[in-house]
Amino acid sequence: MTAHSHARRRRRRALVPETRAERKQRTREALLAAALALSEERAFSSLHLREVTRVAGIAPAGFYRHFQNLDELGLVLVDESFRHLRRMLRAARENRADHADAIGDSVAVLARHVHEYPLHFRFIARERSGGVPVMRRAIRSEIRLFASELATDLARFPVLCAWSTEDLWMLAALMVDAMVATVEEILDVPAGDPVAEQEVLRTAERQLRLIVLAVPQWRSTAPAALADAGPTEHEPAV
Amino acid sequence: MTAHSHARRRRRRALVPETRAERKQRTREALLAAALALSEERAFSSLHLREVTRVAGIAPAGFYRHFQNLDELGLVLVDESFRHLRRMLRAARENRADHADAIGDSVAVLARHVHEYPLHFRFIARERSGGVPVMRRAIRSEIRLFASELATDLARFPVLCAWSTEDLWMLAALMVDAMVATVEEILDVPAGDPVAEQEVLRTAERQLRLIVLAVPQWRSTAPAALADAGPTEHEPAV
DNA sequence: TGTACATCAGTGAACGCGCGTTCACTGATGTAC
DNA sequence: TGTACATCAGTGAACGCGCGTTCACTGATGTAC
Repeated sequence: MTAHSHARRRRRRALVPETRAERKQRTREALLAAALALSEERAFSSLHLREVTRVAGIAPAGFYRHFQNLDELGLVLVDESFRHLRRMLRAARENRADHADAIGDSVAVLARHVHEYPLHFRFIARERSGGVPVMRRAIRSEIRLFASELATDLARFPVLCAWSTEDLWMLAALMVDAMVATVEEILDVPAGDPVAEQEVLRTAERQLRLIVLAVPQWRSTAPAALADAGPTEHEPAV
Repeated sequence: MTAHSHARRRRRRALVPETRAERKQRTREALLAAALALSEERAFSSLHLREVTRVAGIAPAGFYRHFQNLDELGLVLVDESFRHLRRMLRAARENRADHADAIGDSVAVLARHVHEYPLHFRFIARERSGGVPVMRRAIRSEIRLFASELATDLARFPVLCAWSTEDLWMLAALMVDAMVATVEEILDVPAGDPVAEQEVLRTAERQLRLIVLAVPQWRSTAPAALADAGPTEHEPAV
């Protein structure tokens, strides 16, 4: 009999279903969850180590078995939050293949994921501009990556495949900005007010539809090679 | 001789040009400036009272002659920052009357004011999503006020005067979101990199121009009374 | 004008407290034989 | 299988420190006459 199966049998007998490694992992997750919960109301940089361990239910000294300091934990939270965000984008992209209403579906997917992981989204929204420089930079580079992926996706549409890289970027950044603003508004809706939230989502959808309406107008008469002067002549008198 | 002119003459004689009230005001401003400077790198909620008084150059106890606590000081900073923002909007609005290129001028005015008061803009950008709830709410309501003023301005343009209030709001919010994102990007440009900043401003301008291009397309064939279903038929296949 | 008194912005010492970090420890889990 | 030993996640006490707040104070500024 191997040591491994021996340990397994012993654990089953004693009704303690976790190995030491599993238990350590659970404590680590408790620390991450505690910090995430605490940074729902205040900036991450204002959290105290003892506060985090208190909520996680371990002694302060135990923290150091998992992280060197709070900043290290914070960067793990950034990674973890963006795993959820990336999963959301993948879902939105798969949806897009199935249906005609890409915009409506994307906004719905966004709302669903914000509700599924509110703390992660709140954390990113907060620390995106509020965090210490290292965290802010980590978040911003992830968001820029999103915009760049969206630009690649957009390039596949017939109306857009002739656009320059710079124009695609500009368009993708505008859409991402609108979605970031929407996430923050969803998070600000008072809990349990589905009417206000529907309002927010409806506005987001209409904003995206408005942007899309401009796409065929952009440089439509100016050949790409001469387009540097911009589309001034198509502008209404605003 | 009045007591007032007496004090003035005495001050002039002793080369101490400040009354007690003026000196107090200066200290108050030093406290505000210290807190503003400290919250450039970290969240306001992570500042310490002693830290602020240290930078301001007074004893910790002196703080209480001016504010009850740091939160009160923070709300004054919000007010002060928005005074600058409102001044900017007024400047942008006056410019608009003079020139044809409203978009280019507005973006230029924005950039100029961000450079004039970088700490105030940074403070608002940070605390807009990162602050404690009371501060966040104060900032968001100010920004909503801006969007509403912009909507009123937009309503004066001939292409827009037939739009519903809701549509004007949606358009104004989209523009404000894009400008908020632009401010954050300007603040993130490494100091003294005018090329990178020009890039940011150029993108912002093009985004606004793109949005404006969509305006005549929006509901152009659907009468306002029947327009609730939205502009689906005008959408390109994106 | 000068004098006597009032005001009050800012001081400096003191307080109790919770902080981050260290350390030797405990005892359950895991390993070797 | 049982036994003897190793590992190491988490503990609890201790540390020095800076925190926010209080208080009686000081002395320049302001006021009354």
